[in-house]
Amino acid sequence: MSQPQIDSSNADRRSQILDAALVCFAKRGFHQTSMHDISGEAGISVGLIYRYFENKESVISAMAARHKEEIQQMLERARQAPSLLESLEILFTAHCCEDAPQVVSAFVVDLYAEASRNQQLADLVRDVLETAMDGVKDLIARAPEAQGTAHGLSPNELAELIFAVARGMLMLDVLRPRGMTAAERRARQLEVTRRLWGLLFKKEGEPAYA
Amino acid sequence: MSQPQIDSSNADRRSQILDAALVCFAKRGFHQTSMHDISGEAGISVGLIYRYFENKESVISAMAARHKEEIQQMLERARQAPSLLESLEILFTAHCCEDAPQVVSAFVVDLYAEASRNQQLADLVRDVLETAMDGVKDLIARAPEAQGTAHGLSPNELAELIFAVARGMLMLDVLRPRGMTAAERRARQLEVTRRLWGLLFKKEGEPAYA
DNA sequence: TGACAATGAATGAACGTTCATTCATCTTCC
DNA sequence: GGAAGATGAATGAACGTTCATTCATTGTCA
Repeated sequence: MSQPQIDSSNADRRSQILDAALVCFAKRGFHQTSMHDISGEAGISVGLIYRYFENKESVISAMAARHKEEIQQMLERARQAPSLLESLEILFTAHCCEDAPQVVSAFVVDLYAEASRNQQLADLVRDVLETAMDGVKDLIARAPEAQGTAHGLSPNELAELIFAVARGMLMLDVLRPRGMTAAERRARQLEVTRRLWGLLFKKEGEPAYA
Repeated sequence: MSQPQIDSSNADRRSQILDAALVCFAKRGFHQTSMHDISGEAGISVGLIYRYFENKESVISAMAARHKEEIQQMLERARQAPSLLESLEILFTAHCCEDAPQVVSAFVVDLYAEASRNQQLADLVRDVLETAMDGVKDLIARAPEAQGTAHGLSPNELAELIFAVARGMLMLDVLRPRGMTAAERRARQLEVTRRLWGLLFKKEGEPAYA
């Protein structure tokens, strides 16, 4: 009972709290972040968090839900890209935000770690993944570049490979030196993206080096 | 001061404690696992853990170190496999241990999550990764199957792709339904392994479906 | 308009609990 | 006897959560 409502008047405060939580979670992880850490980062009192979220668990859930929305927006951008390669580039560099490199990667890896113990979270993450994969499958099915280049692989099989590489690169991102800039991370991601694209979609007749 | 020594008399107890810690960590994660949880799982007292490990942090480090050894053993097995495909199959199914499916995956994802905040751990994980990649690069360079099939990609670039897919599949494993058996997980892994192998190493002349 | 009442967002000290760590004590084995 | 192995109650710090209290804002009425 008494779960705080989400309406437009609440939305700003909730966002403010979630923004702060993202920074803290990326810095310390879910369970090493205290509610005092979040309130400090957000510049508000501890008690106020409980006016907007039932408990710490529901802050984590809300972060996951917001992540879902962000993935959907990223997918929309990918859909509007003029070529399949550019769609993939968006998919592979979505987490390289300029202001806070590594924050998103660290959060997502933590999210998967948490999902391995929290069924509800696992369902949400799986749902996000399936939605995103459906979107990419569709992109592949419609892309003229992908016609006759798929090595006998279905759009589904191709999407599975693409997402495996994307997740794997995200995991690698958390190991990168702390000083590495967003631009450098982006460059590494693009390199692998193009390599994968060449492998999956380049016409067989084309030369290996072009 | 007073860091417990590691010698043969200690080794068994240490292993016992680490075995218990692995189960607990996979079940609850590093920071939700208490020292009492570990002692309970190991069937010993709390205090005894501190005879063999300086503190909780060093239990985590020791687990990471043991993970490094296990990866090296896996690599050795992969090296002895009769074909490149079989080497990759070993690489991709190493975590599918019969007795405790998902335990290893959950632990490794947690390890990466932790590495994103712990520089020392990140260095160790990066080192493991580089060693393993060097091994696979070498396997590729020596494999007759890989000659003339690499699509212009170097062994290093191929290894990067292979490890990205492997990490990505490991991440996916933690999302799989809890009831999924080790055999089923293994089957999914093998499916992707063969798909990737076909993509990277199958002769261009060969038919897509074989 | 101005005095007063009502509201509810915001605060932060306090509470009960959990946890990592310590250490006095007991057991084992030579 | 005594050295090393093992125990688990005790400790104190840190945590999530609660709630009495404050106070700027809004509504009411003469």
